[in-house]
Amino acid sequence: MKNQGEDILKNSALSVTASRKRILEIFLSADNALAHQDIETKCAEQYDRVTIYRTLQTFLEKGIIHNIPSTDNMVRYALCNETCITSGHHHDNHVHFKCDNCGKTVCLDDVNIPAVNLPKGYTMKEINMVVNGTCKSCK
Amino acid sequence: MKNQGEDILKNSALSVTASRKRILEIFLSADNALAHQDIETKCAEQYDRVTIYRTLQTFLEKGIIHNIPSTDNMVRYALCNETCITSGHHHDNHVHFKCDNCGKTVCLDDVNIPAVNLPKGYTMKEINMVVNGTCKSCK
DNA sequence: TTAAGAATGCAACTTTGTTGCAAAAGTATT
DNA sequence: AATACTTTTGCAACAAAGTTGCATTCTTAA
Repeated sequence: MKNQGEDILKNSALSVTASRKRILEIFLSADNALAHQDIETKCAEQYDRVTIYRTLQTFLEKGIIHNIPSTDNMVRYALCNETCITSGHHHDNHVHFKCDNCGKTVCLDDVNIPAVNLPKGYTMKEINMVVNGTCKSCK
Repeated sequence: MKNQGEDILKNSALSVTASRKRILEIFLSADNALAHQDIETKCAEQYDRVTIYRTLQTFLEKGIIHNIPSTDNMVRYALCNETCITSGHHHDNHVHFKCDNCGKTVCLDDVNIPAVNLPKGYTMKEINMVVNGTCKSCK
């Protein structure tokens, strides 16, 4: 594969543009989830802020990335792995971990979210789990 | 108890002020979690926006309320129940539910977050679980 | 009642997110 | 490879959200 980003775009039926390729590159080379701001600092001189907002929105809709909730008003995004992407309907059912020390948020791809029993009358569609603590690099 | 809000403030060693009492009242009479904005619309004419920010911050620090992560850049807050408040170190280990239909976020006080095994090297301090779907009023 | 400390309101500001529209780039077709 | 069509981008202007410093007001405890 000479350009992984381009493949991802084509698989999602998106036109291949410089900014989209660049943003995918940033995700591909990141080892943690990224907030809008992280991406902006990495390419604000090349691409407009508005373009970044719209690109992230598009990637979300196409299931290329998923978002990770947080209590700090900084929604973060991470690339979906193959399972997420190929399965038409997107659902990532792995646990996310945010390190209180280094601040990085990562996908724990191997840790599945355990089942929960909801009270009568509630129907589950999506489930999200975020753990805080100390990551293996900071312990 | 003639004024529950006042009691809460005294128990947390906070001075009793009109705005704090009012904001607590709003939480006490709400049946769902509230975002900053929700509170602002309910009392912006009485109290300054900045006061609301600072009050929520204070309540969080004292463990009077806890915050609920989200993917929509709207962190919501809910009153802690007795267990949360009395146990010096705050940790709420119940599941939160956000209804895709009515938009309300509620604490499922009776549903405990199940245990998860983290990979080697990770230490857990807090855990958060948010389920999306349809609530019992909207089914 | 008063002095000390804490909380509030205001103003000014920064950051974050949104929208409409014209220009530029990408795609498909011939 | 040139074209016509569609999509994406950048810009400008705005709206909303959040922060900070400081003077004034309110709480508390003696």
